[in-house]
Amino acid sequence: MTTAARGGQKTRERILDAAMDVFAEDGFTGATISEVERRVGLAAGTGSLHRHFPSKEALLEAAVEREVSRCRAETEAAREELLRAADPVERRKQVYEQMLHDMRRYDRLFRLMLNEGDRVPALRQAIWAALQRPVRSPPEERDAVDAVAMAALGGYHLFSMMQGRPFNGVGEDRFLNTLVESTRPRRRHGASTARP
Amino acid sequence: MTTAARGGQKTRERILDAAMDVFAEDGFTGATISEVERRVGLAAGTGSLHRHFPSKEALLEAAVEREVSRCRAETEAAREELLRAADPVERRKQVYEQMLHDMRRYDRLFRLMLNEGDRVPALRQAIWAALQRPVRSPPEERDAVDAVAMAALGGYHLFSMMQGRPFNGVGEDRFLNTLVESTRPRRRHGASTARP
DNA sequence: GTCTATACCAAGATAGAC
DNA sequence: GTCTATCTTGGTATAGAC
Repeated sequence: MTTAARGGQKTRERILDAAMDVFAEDGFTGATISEVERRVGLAAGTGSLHRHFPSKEALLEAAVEREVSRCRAETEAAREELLRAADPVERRKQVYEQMLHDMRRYDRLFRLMLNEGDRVPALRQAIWAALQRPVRSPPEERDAVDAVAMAALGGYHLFSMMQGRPFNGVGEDRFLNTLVESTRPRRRHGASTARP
Repeated sequence: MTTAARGGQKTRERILDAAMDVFAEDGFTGATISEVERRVGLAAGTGSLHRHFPSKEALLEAAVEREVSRCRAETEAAREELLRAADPVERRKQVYEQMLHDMRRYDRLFRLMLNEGDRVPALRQAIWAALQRPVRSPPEERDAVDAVAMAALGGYHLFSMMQGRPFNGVGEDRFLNTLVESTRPRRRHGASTARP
């Protein structure tokens, strides 16, 4: 059992974690290997990191791949729980809540997808698959309503991050309740229905 | 009238425009002055740009300031138009439409605010002020609904950019109609009202 | 107002000692 | 696995010729 088996993997993991942070903060071009080394505790400027990853591109790829795997596994696990809720309204709220928490938990992936989506082609597809809504309440023409809900959750997450507090002072629970209420099916009414 | 009065301003404007692109694409740390020079048609690597702006920070500041001024002027001009629409539902749709178009038109500011908001403190405040909803339909407790609408518009814009097509295939008009319909006040119903 | 030349520095990456 | 040393490249910035 070499030293690689002891601390080696551990350092690798710490590198990947720090790399996700730096890439998410500064983007690919803005991120520097030296900064990653610094955060991990390695001497910056030396090629210490290159013993683990041959290049900056390889580092990004590995960091993203690990994070996507985590994300996918976690969301799929939570998915089974969600399907148990019988009441459709309650279930929708739980689904929205779950999506919002996923976005928060995997904010680094989220931002990377936003800013570096072109650089890592597999990234977008993977994250969309992971974040995709697990259930569509009625299997009808609710796709526009679903889009509104998902967009609202994404916007709420990002805007809250930007403001450094719940977006416009509207807390998570109230936001979710309002969203659930807004996207609840309703009887037809006047001229303006959803589909023109 | 020196040469500065002829082509000088013009070059300056082109620099600011290219700078907005580069900053929005690569972030502040990732952006390079050389790249801006390249796009403007100046020799890259030489300090040609420094005759116009003393430093990278100054360049960012100037570019942002000009763009924010434009944004503010334009949105305020459109605001007066919006208030004319009498029908509250129609007016809300127009307001949403306007906000979505503002986000698109000033996407570079939008992304900069998203990623570099900490670096330019005045940036966030200025953009929020410009994008802020000009009318709140009933002056009551609709702030949660407003937050949902604004978040939905922001999310729709960003997600559409990410997917490179209307988000999840839902076109702008259908999205707006659905959003207007969703955020239309409705009579109280069962247990789950907006405010817990 | 733009270029050449240049100083200075930081980054990505490699080779090799420990 | 980590460090020292080193190479190469490219960026920020300044001084000065045209």
